Amino acid sequence: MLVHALDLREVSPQIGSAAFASTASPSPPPGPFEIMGSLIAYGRNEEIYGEGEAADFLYRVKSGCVRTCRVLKDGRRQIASFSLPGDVFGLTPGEEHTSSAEASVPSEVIAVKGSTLRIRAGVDPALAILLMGLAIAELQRTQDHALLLIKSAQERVATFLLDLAKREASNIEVRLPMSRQEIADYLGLTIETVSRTLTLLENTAAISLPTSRRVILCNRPSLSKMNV
Amino acid sequence: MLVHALDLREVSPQIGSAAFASTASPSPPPGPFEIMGSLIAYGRNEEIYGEGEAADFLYRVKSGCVRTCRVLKDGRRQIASFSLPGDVFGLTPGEEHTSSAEASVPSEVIAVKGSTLRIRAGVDPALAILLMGLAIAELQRTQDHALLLIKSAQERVATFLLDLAKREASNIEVRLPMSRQEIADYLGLTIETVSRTLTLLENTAAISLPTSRRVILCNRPSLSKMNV
DNA sequence: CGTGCAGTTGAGCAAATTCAACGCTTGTGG
DNA sequence: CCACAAGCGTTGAATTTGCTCAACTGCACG
Repeated sequence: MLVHALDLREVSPQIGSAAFASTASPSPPPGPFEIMGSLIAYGRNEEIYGEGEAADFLYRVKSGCVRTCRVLKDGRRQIASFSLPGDVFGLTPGEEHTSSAEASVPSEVIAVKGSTLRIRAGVDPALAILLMGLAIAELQRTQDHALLLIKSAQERVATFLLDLAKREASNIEVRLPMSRQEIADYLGLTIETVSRTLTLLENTAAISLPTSRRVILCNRPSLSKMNV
Repeated sequence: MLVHALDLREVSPQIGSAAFASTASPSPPPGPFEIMGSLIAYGRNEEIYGEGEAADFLYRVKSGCVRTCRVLKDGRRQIASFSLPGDVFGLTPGEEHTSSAEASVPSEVIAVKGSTLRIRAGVDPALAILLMGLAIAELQRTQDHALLLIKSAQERVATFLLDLAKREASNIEVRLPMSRQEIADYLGLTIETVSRTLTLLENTAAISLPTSRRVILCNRPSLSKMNV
C-alpha cells in the first residue's frame, strides 16, 4: 500500500551499494542522481512527461510531490503513484511512457538521462542490479495499489493515510500535498466519497482535520483496524 | 490489461538474447528453463508456493493455468494474474513471496532455482538484463490490472475476454481455464456479477456461451467499445 | 438415480456515484 | 480595507451499480 513510487532507501541495502544509503538524511551525499543528473523545478500541475513520450529520463524527487497518471479513453484518470522527496519515478516498461507525470505542488526533481544509466549499467553490474531493484520495488507498490482497489472506501482512505504517515517526520500529523480530486483518482473513488469518508473518520474520532490539507491521526488503532 | 503473468516472448526481443526468441513455437528449443529447471505437475487448486514462503524458484508454465493470489486479513482474495503456457511467474519483490500461486487446472510448470539464476546473473549480464525485463513486463501487467479495477463491471469483463482472446490460437473462441469465482477475484467483482455480465453480453449478441468454459466472441467491435 | 458442485437467476439492500447547492479560502481589483 | 470572483471542499438528495442472500438449474460422477 505505498504512496511513494520508488525509494532508493529500500533497495540500497539489498544491493550492497553505499551510494544511496543515507538518502533519508537531510542532505544526502551525492549519488548517481546528483552526479549525473540535473535539477529541474516544476510548478503546480506542470507536466514532467506525457503518456506516449519517449522514456529518456529517470527522476528523483528533491522537494514537492509528483503524481503519475494514466487516463482512459473517456477521460477517467487513475493516479498510479505519488512520489515524495527521495522517491524515484519515471521507470517505464518499454521505450515509451505508459503514464504521464505532473507536479502536484511546486516541486524540484533531479533528472538522469536513461541512456547514460543504460551505458553505465552495461559496465557496472551494481548499477544494473540497482535498476532491477527499482523495478522490483515499483512492482511491489503497484501490486499493493491494485490490492487497495478492491477494498471499501473507508479502508482505502485509512490505508492511504497510514501510508502517508509512514513518510512523515511526525508520526501523528500528516500533510496532504495533493487535492481531494487527486486522492480520489488514486483511491479509485469520487471526490465526494473521499470528502465524506474523511468527515466520517473525523466524526468517529479516528482523525482530526484542522485544515483540509492537514490530518491528525488521533486514533491509530481504529485506522489500523480498517487497514486490512 | 494482460492476463498472463510473464511472457518471455515479449522481453526477448528487447534484450537481444536468442535463447527465448521462439518461446511461442509449438516446441521451443531449450532455454534456461529447460536446461536449468525441472518439470513439476500440479493438480487442480494445488499450491505451488504460499504467501510468506521463501522465493527460491522462478517458474514457467508448460501446460495448464496458474493463478497468483493475495488474501486480505478478512479472507477477501485478489487474483493478481493468470499465467498461461509460456508465461513466467514467481518473480517476487524481496526474499519472500507476497502472493501465493496455485494451479487453476492440472498444470505442468518448469522450476528454476532462484539462487542458480542469481549466480549466473552475476556472471552473465544478458541474464541479469533478462530478469530485469521480466520484472518490467510484470510491472506493466500489474499496472494494467490496477487500471482494470477502476472500470465498470461490463468493461472489466470485456477487457478480460479480449485479453484472453489475444492468447488463443483461434481468434474467435476463448477457452476459460478458470472458474467464475477465479474470474471474479481477478476482476474485483462477485461471482454473481460476473455471471450476470456474461449473460448480458450474450443477450446483446456480443458473445455466445456454448458451455460455461467456452466463449465465442461474436461481436468484437462491441466488446472493443467497452475496452476503454 | 441421487448427490454435489458450478453456474445462473431473482429480489432486496447497501455502498458509492451523480447531480446540485452551499460554504470557506484565497487572491485580485477597486 | 473591503468587495467580489474563482477554486476547492463539504454536504444533501436521488439514483445507480454492484453486493448479499436465497433459490433454482444443469451437469458430472458415483
